[in-house]
Amino acid sequence: MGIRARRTPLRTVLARPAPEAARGLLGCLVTAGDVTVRLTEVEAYGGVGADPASHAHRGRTPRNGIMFGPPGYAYVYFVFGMHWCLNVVVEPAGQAAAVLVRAGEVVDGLDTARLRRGAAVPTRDLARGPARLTTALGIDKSADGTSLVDGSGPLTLAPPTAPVDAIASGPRVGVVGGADTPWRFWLAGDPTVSAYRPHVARRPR
DNA sequence: AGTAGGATAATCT
DNA sequence: GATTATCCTACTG
Repeated sequence: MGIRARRTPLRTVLARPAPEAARGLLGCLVTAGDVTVRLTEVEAYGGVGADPASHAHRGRTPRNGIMFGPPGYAYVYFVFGMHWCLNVVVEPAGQAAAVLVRAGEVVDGLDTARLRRGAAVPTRDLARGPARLTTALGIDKSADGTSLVDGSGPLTLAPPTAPVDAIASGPRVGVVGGADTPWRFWLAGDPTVSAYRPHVARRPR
């Protein structure tokens, strides 16, 4: 037997339609400094006018501009006044699509990840959630717009080191529009996949 | 175990 | 001024 390497180059996978690119990202490794995370949960987001849940749905803005460029770049945004989320830009340049990285397993740099997340945090929870993952990796605004595939930025994306088994899918977390689109993908049975929480509308105060 | 509410600020209308 | 691709704490059972 032996490990079968991915036959398709990563860049080719990322250029595919968002849901396919999302599947291809599962099992991939993201490295920042001495911390490496194996991706176990992602969500696909489509382009202008195609996906009401996407930041690009209403067109280009200063924030989402990177989504309109070539695949393999990081789209990092700040949400809820305190959290950073990491996306990988996918589909060819001109098509504004991205894949939100929602969770992963810390496979290297456990000590650093625990320092950032807190000593009391269980190992499986270190990167179990979009903002938890960016915290574990030390990702913030400085990673926005950098390449994950050419070695020029703080982040590095690498293909899976082992075959990826069963992939499950379902509705995305925390979105209002497009709530019925099953564009959330995760490794079936993996303990580091985040708990699904349906969106709850909050009333004005 | 499950859920409700608050924190907190960039972004866009 | 409203909204938000979340997380943590506190509370109920």
